[in-house]
Amino acid sequence: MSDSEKPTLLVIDGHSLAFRAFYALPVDSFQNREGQHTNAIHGFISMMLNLLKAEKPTHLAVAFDISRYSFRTREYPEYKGTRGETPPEFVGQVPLLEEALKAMGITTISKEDYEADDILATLAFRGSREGFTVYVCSGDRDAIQMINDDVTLLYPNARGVSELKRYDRDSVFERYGIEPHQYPDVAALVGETSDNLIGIDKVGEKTAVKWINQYGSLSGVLEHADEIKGVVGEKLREQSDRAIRNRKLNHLLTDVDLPFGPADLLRRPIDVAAVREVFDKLQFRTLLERVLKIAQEESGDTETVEAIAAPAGPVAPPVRTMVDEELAKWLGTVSANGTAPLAVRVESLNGKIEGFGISSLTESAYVPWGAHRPDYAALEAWLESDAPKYLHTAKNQLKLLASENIALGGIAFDTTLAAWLLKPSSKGDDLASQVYDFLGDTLPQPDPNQLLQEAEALSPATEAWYILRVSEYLAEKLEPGTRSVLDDIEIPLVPVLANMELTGTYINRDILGRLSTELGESSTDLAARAYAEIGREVNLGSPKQLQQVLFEELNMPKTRANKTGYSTDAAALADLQEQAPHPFLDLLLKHRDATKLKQIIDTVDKAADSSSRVHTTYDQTGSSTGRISSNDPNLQNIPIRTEVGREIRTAFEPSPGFETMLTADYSQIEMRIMAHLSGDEGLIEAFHSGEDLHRFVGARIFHVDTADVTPLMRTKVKAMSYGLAYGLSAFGLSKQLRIDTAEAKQLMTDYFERFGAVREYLRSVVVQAKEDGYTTTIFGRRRPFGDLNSSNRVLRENAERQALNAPIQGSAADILKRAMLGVAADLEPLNSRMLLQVHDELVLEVATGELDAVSEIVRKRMTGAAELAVPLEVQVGTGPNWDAAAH
DNA sequence: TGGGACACGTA
DNA sequence: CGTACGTGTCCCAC
Repeated sequence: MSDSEKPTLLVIDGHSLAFRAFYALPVDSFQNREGQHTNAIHGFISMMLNLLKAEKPTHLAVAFDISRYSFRTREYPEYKGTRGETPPEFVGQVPLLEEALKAMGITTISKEDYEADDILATLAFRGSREGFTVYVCSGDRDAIQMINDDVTLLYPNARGVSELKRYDRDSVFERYGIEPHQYPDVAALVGETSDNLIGIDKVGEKTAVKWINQYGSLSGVLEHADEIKGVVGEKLREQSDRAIRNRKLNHLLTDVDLPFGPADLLRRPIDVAAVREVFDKLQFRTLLERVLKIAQEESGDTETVEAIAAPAGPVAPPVRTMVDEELAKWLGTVSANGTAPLAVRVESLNGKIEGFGISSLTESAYVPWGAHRPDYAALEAWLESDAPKYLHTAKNQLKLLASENIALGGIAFDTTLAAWLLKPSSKGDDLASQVYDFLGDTLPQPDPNQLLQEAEALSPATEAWYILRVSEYLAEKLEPGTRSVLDDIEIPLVPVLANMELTGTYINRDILGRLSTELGESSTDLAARAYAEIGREVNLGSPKQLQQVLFEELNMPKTRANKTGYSTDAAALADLQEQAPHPFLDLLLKHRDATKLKQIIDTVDKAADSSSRVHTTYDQTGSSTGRISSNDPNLQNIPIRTEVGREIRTAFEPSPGFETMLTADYSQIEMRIMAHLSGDEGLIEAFHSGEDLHRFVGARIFHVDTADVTPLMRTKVKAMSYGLAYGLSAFGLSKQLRIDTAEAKQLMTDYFERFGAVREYLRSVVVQAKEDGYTTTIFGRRRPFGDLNSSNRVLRENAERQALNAPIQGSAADILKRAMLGVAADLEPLNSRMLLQVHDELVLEVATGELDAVSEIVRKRMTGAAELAVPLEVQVGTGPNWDAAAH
């Protein structure tokens, strides 16, 4: 039989190759929509497809280990003992890989008590005898022993699995200077670190190869051990039992009783439908195409394969363009009671509405909205009605409609918010990404660099249809708790936030202009004086240049290291000022302060519209905890801590015609939530006592009367209390309070002595999160965590702190959101309005004559936003500007 | 022009 | 070796 007629058998060590792939490909870049990691599966299948193409095996099998225990570990428990914990991100991928292989018609084999390599060796041995050309693919060097004239080893190189090195008899000889069957003898002498097999001391590869060549085999070497001179000879004689043990363990069995022989491994046809299902789940698009191509080539039946491979999903209905009466009539039918919900997509260009797409699952309509629109009363009425509408990024759509004086009503679903609630670490993503991620369809994307678009843009009507389908997918995924957060909090909040953004906040630009000028002059002056101190001009805004000045020219002691050298942040400069006082440091800090404030002022000022109103944009999906963020400009980080900083807030005034500003903030909401969630009796009592919290806690911890709590005691207690919710360590506490770690530790011990339930609670949050994979707020908002069981300590401990904080910060966010809904509802008949939300604070402007009513509304709605084991306390203040109102 | 790193403002 | 954010600047890579 000539070689070309011989059948070809390919056997692969599934575990070792998948593991190589796992480390070769970035784990974060390969995840499906469920968050399942897929990098090892992807790498493995990609490698295997390459092999199928290159070697064209007629027979194929993949062997897997069942566990890390085998007859070898029973014989020698330390075997492979140095291997660390298998990363959890890898573990879950193996069953999915097996599933994918099964769909591809590939036999997988594993056997209790044996390693995959024994299975490989058995198959290679039998294949060689039964007339096969055999390829063994394994990442284990012991596989070298299988090589003979019929058996070739494919071994992954350091770069992962994309390239496999071929080892046959010749290349083994070239590389090691021995025959393949002698390799285990060499390895037994040298040892194998990765298997935790220690070899003979002082014996490396060169020595071992020399001996084996001289005496033929390990037993030959041991027989002649007496003849070997020097220290190595001595070691060999002393430690020969090691070599004997190693040789026993690295011998691969060639007689394992298997359910399949080589001839049984004839490749079966690819089950195209099954492959599509598995690969869809894994979201492997290119790999799917590669497999399908192979399936077509092998079956020669292109049509059937394509038909089965085509996405089985529904097809978008044709788009009908409608206006006037036809539109009115259609809307009447399609939005009647009992019919399916409709999705709406507003088409816009440069902030102006161009048209609407409206879709049920079976019909799609496009409504142009140009200069010519004789009769859209029915459309407008429907948009403003409570008729349920599904949208993508409802807030933006609502704002677009507001520009045409249409008040969108009936928001029933928002795919952006729903997707974010399921995966709050991501943004909700644009529609095309959602369609791709959740449905697997690729929408034509306009290329902003292309003047003439290649792909015709999708009709808004079809986009609307996709919104419905994405909604169906997401609605399915939302468990009841998350669904209630969506329905009862996030969706109702959409119009509230939209109104706050549209309203904007009036700012007194004269004040900002004056402050900016003052700070500009001040920073110029400070810079000049700083230059004088060091005898030259530097860019004070460049950390790099500052490092040069401080650590090279002024030879100051090194501060905390960062990626680019040593830190020059405020804390580091304060330390330097203590250790090596220099007037430059103080001037630099003051200059930073002045330029930072000026920067904030100028940013706010530039954002003002022609009526001196600043319209921030709230990002409802901006955080992982449930908070909203503010941007363009960010009005949630306007300074308050310093005198000059606060002056900025004096520029935030009531709009012309309004009476006063009103601020309302929760006092210690996070500590109250901790008291509630932990059920700690001491903490609950503190909040019922009416005493200042930190004073109360301080008295308990330091065993003094509340009256005798000193300011220093109170500061320490306050830092401790606040730090709790962030997972603060004794080290961090000591650093913040500038006390030694022993004292910080003692403080924590004393704290938990009196408020033990708090510690218990914080612990239980992490334990529960590890078990469930997510945390939950009081109102059912979930935050998933992937790293809580990570083998990487830094990742794991970061995740633990985040998990411990999430229910607290998240519940606080929920509570203020609920309060906003209540306030917005009650303000409906009034003219006063909500302007800003700053995590635990609301800022409103009060219309003339409404102060008492508004104060009452805000107080009632905020304190009543949640029923906790402790009262929610709200501080309400009023004044001619934001700063004054805060007192 | 884009993006990482740094610094710093808020709760 | 404390959670959650956004923005401006510098500076280097493309």
